[in-house]
Amino acid sequence: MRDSHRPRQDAERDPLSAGAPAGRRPRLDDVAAAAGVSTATVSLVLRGVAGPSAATRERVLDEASRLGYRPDRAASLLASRRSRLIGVVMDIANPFHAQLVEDVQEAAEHQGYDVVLSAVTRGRDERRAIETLLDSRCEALVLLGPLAPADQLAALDRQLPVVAVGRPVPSAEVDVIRAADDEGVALAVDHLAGLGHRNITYVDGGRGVMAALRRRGYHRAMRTHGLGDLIRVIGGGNTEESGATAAHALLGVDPRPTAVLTFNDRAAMGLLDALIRADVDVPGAMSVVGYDDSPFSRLAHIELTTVSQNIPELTEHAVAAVIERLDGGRTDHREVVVRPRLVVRGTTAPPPDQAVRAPA
Amino acid sequence: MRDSHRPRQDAERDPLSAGAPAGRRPRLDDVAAAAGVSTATVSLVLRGVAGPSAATRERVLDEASRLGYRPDRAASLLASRRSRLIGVVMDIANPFHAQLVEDVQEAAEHQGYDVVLSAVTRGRDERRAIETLLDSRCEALVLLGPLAPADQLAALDRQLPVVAVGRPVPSAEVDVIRAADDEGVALAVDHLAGLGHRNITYVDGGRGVMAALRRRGYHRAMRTHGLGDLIRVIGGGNTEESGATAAHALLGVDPRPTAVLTFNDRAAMGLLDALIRADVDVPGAMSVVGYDDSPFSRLAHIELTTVSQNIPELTEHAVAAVIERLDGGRTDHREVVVRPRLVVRGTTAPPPDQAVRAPA
DNA sequence: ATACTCGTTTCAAGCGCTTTAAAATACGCG
DNA sequence: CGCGTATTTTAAAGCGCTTGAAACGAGTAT
Repeated sequence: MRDSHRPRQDAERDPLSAGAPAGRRPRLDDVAAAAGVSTATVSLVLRGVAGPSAATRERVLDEASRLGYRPDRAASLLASRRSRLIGVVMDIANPFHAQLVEDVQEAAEHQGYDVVLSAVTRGRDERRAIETLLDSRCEALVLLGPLAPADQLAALDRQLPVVAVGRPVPSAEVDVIRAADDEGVALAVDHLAGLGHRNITYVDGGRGVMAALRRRGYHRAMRTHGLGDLIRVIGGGNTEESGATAAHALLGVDPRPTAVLTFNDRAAMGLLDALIRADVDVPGAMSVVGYDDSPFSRLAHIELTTVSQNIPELTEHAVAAVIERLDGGRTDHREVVVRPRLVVRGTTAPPPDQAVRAPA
Repeated sequence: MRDSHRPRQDAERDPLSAGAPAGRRPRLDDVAAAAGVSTATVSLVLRGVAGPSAATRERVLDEASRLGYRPDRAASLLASRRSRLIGVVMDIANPFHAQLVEDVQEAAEHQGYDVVLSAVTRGRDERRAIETLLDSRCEALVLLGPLAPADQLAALDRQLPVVAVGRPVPSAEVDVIRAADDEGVALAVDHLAGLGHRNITYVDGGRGVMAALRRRGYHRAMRTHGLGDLIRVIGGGNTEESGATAAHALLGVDPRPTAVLTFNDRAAMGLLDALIRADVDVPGAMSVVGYDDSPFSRLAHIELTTVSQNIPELTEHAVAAVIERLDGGRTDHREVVVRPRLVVRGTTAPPPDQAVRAPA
C-alpha cells in the first residue's frame, strides 16, 4: 500500500552496509553501522557534542548524509532531558501575531530553542491550543494576547514558565511583556487635543483586560486635557464589523464628535468604511485613530493614523524572559512595558468647526 | 528521595515503580498504580480502545483526571505505529492561508487526525518548514501554495503523501487541489469586456506556476474577446508594494489602459493606493480587479472587485485527498480543480470614453 | 471432569534516540 | 616499557508510551 511511495531507491544504496534500510527510513543505528561506530558516537557527532575525533566526525557525517538520515524528533525528545522547545500560542487570523511569531521564531532559534506553533482558530480555542503544547514537552509557553483569566494563567505558570505578550495580566505570577496601551491611547488623545479636538469619542474593545487598559488610558488622558466632561465610550470590539456598528452609533450622537479613537486598526477600518458610506469626510469632518499599526494601515487610501507597538522590542523581551527563566534560573516575576509610538498619517486633522473658525 | 506516601500500597507487585508523583508530571504508571491496574490497561482506556471493562474504565478515568494526567505526545508518537499527524506548511503572513488552515485543521480533526503547523516566515524558508514536519513523524503533508519546484515535490511525494493546495504542479505525482486560476482571470476579463473595456492590462505575479496560469488565462480570454492586439502584461508581484510599482509603469503607458487585472488582492491594494495618490479615479477612470477575495477586499472604502477561490471546497478536497491516500490505499495521482467565482464590487465600471459617449 | 471458548488484563518487547559511567585506546614521560 | 592521564568510544539503561502475545478466570459445551 505505502509501497507505492517508496520506489526502489535501494538500488543506489550500498547493500553491504550492515542492515541497510530497505525502504525504511534510516535510523541512527543504520548510520552507525555504515560508519562502523556505535550509535552513541553518531548521536554525539550529529548533535555537535565535543568528544568524537575529527576523523570519526567526518566519517559519520558523510554516511549520515549519504543515507539521507534525519533524526526522529519524537525519539530525540523522549530521550533527552530537555526538549528545548518553546510553545507559542497565536491567533492565526491576526496579522499582528504573525509578525510576532516571525520574530519570536528567529530569536528563539538564535538561542538554540525550537518553536512549536499552536494556532487558535474558530474551532480550536486557546485552551486546546495550550494543551497541545503542554503535551508536546514544551519547556515554556509564549502566549500572544492570551484570553484566559489571570488565575488560569497563574496556574499554568506553576507548571512551566509562561510569558504573556501584549496583554496585561493582573497577577504577580506570569511574566508579561506588553506595550503601554494606556499611554498609547493617551498619545492619540494628546495628538487630537493638540489639533484642537475636544469632543473625542472612544470605541471600546470589549471585555478583555487589554481593552480595559486602553479605555482607562482614554479616560485619564481626557481628564488630563480638561475634557473629562466630554468622555464618551461606545461599545465596539476588535473586528471590522464592530467598528462599522460603532460608526452608526456614533453618527446618532448629538453633538457629533469630531474625532474617534478605536480599540484597534481593524475596528478603525470598519469604522472608516461605515463613515465613508455615510458620506462623512475623514479627516475633514471626523478624525480617526486606530491602534496596532497593522500592515494595511499604511496604505495610502487608508493612511490610518494609529499607535504602533514596538514588535521587535516586544519579542526580544519575550524570548529573553523565557530564556532567563529556563537557562538563567530566574524565578521572580517580570513585567516589561514597551512604549508605544504614535504614527500620524492621513486620518487625523483639525476639527471642522476650528477650520471654519480659523479663517474668520 | 521519593515521597513515601503513595496512593495504594496493596496491589503493587513492582516496588520499583511505586513512587507517587512528587512534583513531577504524572506518568502512565502513576495512573496505573493509583487505579491498581497495569499501564497497558490504562493506555487502552485512555485511548478508548475496546477491551477494559466498564468498571475498570471508570476507575482509570477517575484516577487519571484526579492526578491531572496528560499523555506525553512524544512518547505516544514514538511508541505507536501511526502518528495520525498531518503536516501543514503555510505562509504565516498570508491571510488566505490562515483561512485554509482553519478549515484543514477542522476537517482533519474530524477524521481523527492531528495537524502540525509549520510556518514559512522571513527567516525560515519552505525547505526548513517541510523538514521540521518530516522530522515530526507526519504521515502526510499539505502544502499551501508551495514554492518548491515540481521535481522536489515529486521527490517528497515518494516519501509520504503530499498534496499541494492552490498551485498547479506540472507533474503527475503529487496530488493537487487548486482553483481554476486561468478561468478566474477569464471571468474577470469577461466582466470587464462586458462593461465595454478593451484596453485591459494585466499586472503579473512573478515567476511562479500560479502566476503563469493566471497570465495564460488573461492571454486566452483577451484573444477570445478579439482583444489579442491589446494584450499587455506588466511586471508585478504578490505584494502591495509591487502593485504600487506596477501602477507607475501603468500610468506611463499610452494609450493608458482603462482596466487592470492584478495577480492578487494585495497587489491590487498597492495599485489602488498608487492610483489614488496619482489622482486617478477608480473606477471612473480606471477599473481594477484583484484576485483572492481577501477579507479586506470587501470593506467599503476598498470594495474591490475580485475573484474568489472556494476555500471550504479547497480544504475539503485537500483533506479528503490525504485521507484517501492514508486510509483508503489510493495510490494514483489526483488533481482537483475548483471553480472560482467573480465577486463584483466597486472598483469596476464602464470605461470613461464609453461613459462620455453614452450620453451623447 | 476436560477442553474450549470469550472477555479482561498483563507481560514484555520495543519505538529511535540520549546519556552516563565505564571501557578502550592513545599519549606523555620518567 | 610501564604507568598515569587525557582522549575517544561504547555498553547499557532508560525516556513514557503502545501493542501483540500470553495469561487468567469464568463460562459453556463436550
